[in-house]
Amino acid sequence: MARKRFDDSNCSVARALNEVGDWWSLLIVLHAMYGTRRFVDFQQQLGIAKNILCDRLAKLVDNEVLRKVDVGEHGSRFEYRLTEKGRDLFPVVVALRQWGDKWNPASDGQPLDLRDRDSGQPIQPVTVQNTQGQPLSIRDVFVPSDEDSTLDEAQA
Amino acid sequence: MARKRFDDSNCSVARALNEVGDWWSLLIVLHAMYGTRRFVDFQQQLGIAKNILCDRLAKLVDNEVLRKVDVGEHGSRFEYRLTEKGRDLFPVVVALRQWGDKWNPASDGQPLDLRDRDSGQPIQPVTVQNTQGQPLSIRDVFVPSDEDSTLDEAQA
DNA sequence: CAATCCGGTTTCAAAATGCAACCCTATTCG
DNA sequence: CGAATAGGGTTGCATTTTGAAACCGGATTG
Repeated sequence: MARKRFDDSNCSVARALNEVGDWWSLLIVLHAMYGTRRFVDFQQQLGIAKNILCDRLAKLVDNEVLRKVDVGEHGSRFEYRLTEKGRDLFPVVVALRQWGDKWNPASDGQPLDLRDRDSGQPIQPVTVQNTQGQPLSIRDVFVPSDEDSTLDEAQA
Repeated sequence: MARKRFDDSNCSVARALNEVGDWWSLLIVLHAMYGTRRFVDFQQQLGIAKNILCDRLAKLVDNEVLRKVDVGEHGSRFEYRLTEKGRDLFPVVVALRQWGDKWNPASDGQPLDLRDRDSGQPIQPVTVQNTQGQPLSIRDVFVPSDEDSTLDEAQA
């Protein structure tokens, strides 16, 4: 049977995963953030099949994560550019990348080194924070009102 | 052909997606963060097929995102609990949830309301920050070393 | 005017998914 | 005691998705 869809789920994580939750979409967004814009460049950098890339790009355009721009320079050439919605995935991608670097470091790899353009200093780990800017773990938060959904549990 | 795997990719986002990048795994982690621990509860809350749930739980255990605990209370009963690695996905899940709330709000929906247990105040939006704690957009950062300031390398 | 690039679409075999049915153990109910 | 039920799976099978490679058609280069 078909993969389940979550378009109408009342869970926003499910709805988000419906748009960027498959194997390729978030990698496409990542590469778009790294500057890739052309079909062939996505294809070569990701090693993705062309039909799948077509499908994913179309869905990302449908979902307004990317914009397809006809750069009519010479013939039918297009660029896929991030929209504001797509750019807004930046914290998600960075958080995921930092998680990957921390828990599955590349054998030969250097971790992500993103730097603040102004100061030249590395960025900080992405965290959930309270109003004072203090990092919060899952045990430090709760969901109001709904009696039991206390996001703690899961002891070591 | 088989879905591509990224175990050995030099991109940590790809490696991360290899572990939690399919349709169900991150939702399982999310529900684990909300306190779900039992097979039947995951199954009912997610509406996932039992064989798929079995497979995903096993993979998450293999990848040390979850731990399978025999709570021998009465018969063979198990609990799947988040490990520290799993709990460390908290910023990813919250960032994704905030993105979903912002760009695909539920028709009837209230957005995520997570609160600091100490202060009772809502948490802040998850952002990428510089050392001063100032939020950075994708345009405010660069990757050092590789000449081009527009973040281009790190292919999957 | 042939070769190449770009951006696709088509074809087809090999997974992955979903549903239902079945299994085994243990507990509860009548 | 026997039957029904719950938890945690496994197995079979039909439907989708995926991936690789072939093909396509316009534009540009050589």
